[in-house]
Amino acid sequence: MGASAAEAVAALHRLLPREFYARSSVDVARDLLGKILVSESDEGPATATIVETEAYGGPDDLASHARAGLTKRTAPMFGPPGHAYVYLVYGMHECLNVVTEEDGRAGAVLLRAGHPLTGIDLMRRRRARPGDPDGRLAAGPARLAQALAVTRADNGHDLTLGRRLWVADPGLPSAAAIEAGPRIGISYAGAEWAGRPWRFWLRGEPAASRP
DNA sequence: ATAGGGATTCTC
DNA sequence: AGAATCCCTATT
Repeated sequence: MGASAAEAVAALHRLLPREFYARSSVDVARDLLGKILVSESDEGPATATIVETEAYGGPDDLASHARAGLTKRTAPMFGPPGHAYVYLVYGMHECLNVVTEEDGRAGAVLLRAGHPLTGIDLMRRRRARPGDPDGRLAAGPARLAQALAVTRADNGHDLTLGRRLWVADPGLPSAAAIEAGPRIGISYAGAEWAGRPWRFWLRGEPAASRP
């Protein structure tokens, strides 16, 4: 194995510590851009650079699942940071969040898009959509989860363990500029909350949403 | 017990 | 623009 390949493997084990997640959702959402989402499954490993995120707050955020307070579904959002919160939306799509904020305070970041790095053949097999360019195999929150084989079975999983599913720091700062805009699909929350620029993405990234 | 609706994606 | 499709949450 060459030096650069060895470095790439080492980077996958540079785990983000729990303190990274124990901050405001907006800060975590912004700082997750350029980090690497790693998944290991029976089919093999797959990785993608996180290129689009959305921040969600607690009961005061009318766009957040936590707006109803602590319920069975949203319990992970109120739990310790650095865990996964996976939910089913529209009866068919699963979406992956990372839990933020201190234990007891609700918050999460929805991972909306990834740029495939490795395991691209796996992602293509999972999505099975002919004509998709490699760069868009993990475009969209439901497609990102599917490409990395994330399901509700991963709900509550500790992302700081470095097994099955975690986030790694590539070590190098992302070259791309960060852009911000309103969150998607939350018009029910009213203008004040729907208008907040809590969606972040890397400029020019082909996998980012184009609303 | 039941009704209303959704942090999406694909097709027409 | 409209469908697909399950489960959460609130209400009766």
